Amino acid sequence: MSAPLVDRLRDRGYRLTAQRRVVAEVLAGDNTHLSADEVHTRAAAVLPEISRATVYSTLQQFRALGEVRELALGGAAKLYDPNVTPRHHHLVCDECESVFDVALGVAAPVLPAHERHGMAIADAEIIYHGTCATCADAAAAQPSPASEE
Amino acid sequence: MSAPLVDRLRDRGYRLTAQRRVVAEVLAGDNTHLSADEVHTRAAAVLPEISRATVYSTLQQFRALGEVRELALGGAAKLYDPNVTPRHHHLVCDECESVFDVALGVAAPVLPAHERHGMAIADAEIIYHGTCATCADAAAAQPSPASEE
DNA sequence: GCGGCGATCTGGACAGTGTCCAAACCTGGA
DNA sequence: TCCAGGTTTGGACACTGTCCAGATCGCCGC
Repeated sequence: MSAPLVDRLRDRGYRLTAQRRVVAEVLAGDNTHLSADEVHTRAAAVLPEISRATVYSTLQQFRALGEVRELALGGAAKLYDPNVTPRHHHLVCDECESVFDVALGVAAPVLPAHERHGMAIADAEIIYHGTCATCADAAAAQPSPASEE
Repeated sequence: MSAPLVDRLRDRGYRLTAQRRVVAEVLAGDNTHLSADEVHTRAAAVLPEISRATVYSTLQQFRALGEVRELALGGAAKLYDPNVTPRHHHLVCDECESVFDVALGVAAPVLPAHERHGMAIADAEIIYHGTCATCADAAAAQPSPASEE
């Protein structure tokens, strides 16, 4: 993957604007899970006049094109995950809300027909909740959660 | 389950206020998935002076007590699910955002240690996305999604 | 290189969700 | 009945996300 997203945009008839390029770079440059606000902040570091509305609409377009996945993992904001190629699930730390990918080809169990409520199932995602190593260490070092530095 | 939640509140030293009773009744009376705003609307039908802040804090308390589950299923608002006793997952219609329970004892696959990123896994939930029967029928009746009544 | 079409961006207003706080209130125990 | 202090209230606030009219600018044809 060299600089594919912008090329794919052109191929599909989308105009290649500075804003889209910057958002694509932000997503490509970091394989973590960014909120729309973080994408805007990082994009604005390169292109200061980029507006929030543009970032939102660009993210929606990328999502419609299948270039990013939108994740609702319980935090206030949705997260955008540029890692779409392999089917993967997520690990969420309930303490600090950090997110890790589960790269494995783990598949969710197939639902028997009588459990589907007449729905056509298109996709399934698994969210594992727990405590990350960092938070576990912090809890061990400070047994009383009431007093924090 | 006769009138257990309010009793359990007392047992744990919580005061039994009219507001908590009403919120408990709203949750117990309907086994669907309600947003905080819907809970407030229904509670206000019984106790008009109940405030939004109280509903939010009460829901947080119930959640801490394990009496309701908080669901982030992609919509703008979190949903509160009073159905906590059996371990269950959820079906979400991507069209109308309706939610169904998967009552079955389907369990998420256990993660191998090298996929856990050092985390201690406490829980896993599976969200199945798809199209419900109602929306599928509507789409079949009106093949062109551009024109809607 | 230039001009025009129309897709795209901007910036601000707006709606919805959820949190916070001080003062008033009310429950439960003495 | 009275009191302590846990709860509620109501409004202000922060944040997320959407919408819109007007300005801007990428792309294509000349």
